[in-house]
Amino acid sequence: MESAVPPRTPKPTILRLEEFLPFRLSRLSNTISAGISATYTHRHHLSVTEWRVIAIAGRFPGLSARGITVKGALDKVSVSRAVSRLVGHDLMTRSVDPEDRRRSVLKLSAAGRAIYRRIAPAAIAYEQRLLAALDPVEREALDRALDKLWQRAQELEQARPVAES
Amino acid sequence: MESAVPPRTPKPTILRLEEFLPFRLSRLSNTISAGISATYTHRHHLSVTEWRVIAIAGRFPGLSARGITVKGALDKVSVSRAVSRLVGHDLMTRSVDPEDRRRSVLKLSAAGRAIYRRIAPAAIAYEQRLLAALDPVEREALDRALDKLWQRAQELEQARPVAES
DNA sequence: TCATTATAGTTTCATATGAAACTAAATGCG
DNA sequence: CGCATTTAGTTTCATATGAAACTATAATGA
Repeated sequence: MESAVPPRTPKPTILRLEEFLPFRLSRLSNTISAGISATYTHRHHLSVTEWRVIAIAGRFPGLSARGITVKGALDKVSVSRAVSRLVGHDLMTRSVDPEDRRRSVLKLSAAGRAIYRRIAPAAIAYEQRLLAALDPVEREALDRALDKLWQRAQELEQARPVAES
Repeated sequence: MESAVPPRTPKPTILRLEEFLPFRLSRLSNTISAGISATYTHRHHLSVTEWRVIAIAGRFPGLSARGITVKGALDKVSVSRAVSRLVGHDLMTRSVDPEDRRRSVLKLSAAGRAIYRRIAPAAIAYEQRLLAALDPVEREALDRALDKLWQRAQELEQARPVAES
């Protein structure tokens, strides 16, 4: 009788970076972000975080800083700083929530809304030029795949032990 | 006769961030990167760039710093720094290319290869857990969509004017 | 061959980042 | 109520980042 267990060559486990999903996503995302930010970074002197804060505040006026942090999956420190700068440049207003005086109530000012109205279409146009590479079926498939991955990524994040010595 | 051109309400163009592809990609990519780096950041005191340099050098021994920069879509300054630290920690060797004395020849040391062999499987395992959220058809569709988007993103990058006053 | 230009890699410098500590307000609980 | 705990937001501080300047070598071309 032959050996019951075939001699299992230990897999070389070469990580083919160019096929590795996390790498491809990161590379794609960075390139896209750079492409979009090119449309506002210099024109309006906005950082990526500042632009995101504007986009969220434009869509959900009256949100607190924490609300923006959650909506945008942003860091609370960078949101705090972005809001301060935007308020300083009169692109946003910040008031204290009378219901809960720890919270701020954030809204775009008229100038902020003007910038939002100018940048948002450019961002959407960039997205459209990108998505033009896909037919409707492919878009739908991408959409669903990204949603599923996002859900799974969040689950894996939850599952991760706090400290792994 | 009615007006030939129907009164076109200017589209409100609200940017729905939660459906906006660049945002979703960035959020997903950041979460995934954080999940993977959790497996090596503290255990081996490696930054993300350092880990990427190891991954590339492990896969393509003898590459120059520029080669790593290109393969990894990384910044040359951060590659330079990552390589210096890795060489300093004896995880890499750096020698001068005799063919072109400007170039370095980079290879993992035995210790570097040991770390590579330990981390690469963990990274691949993470990717597998992520991809388990998709069935084979969905994976294939995602693959193709990401490739097409990557190609398009590069085209758009090319097309972008150098400076947009 | 010498002078110009291009390329690989490093250093400098000014800015960005985020963890941890902090302040202030709210909430929970004895 | 009164003390502990939680939460919103800011500040501090140490580190990360990348554009621009720089060094060294190679390639180009008069």
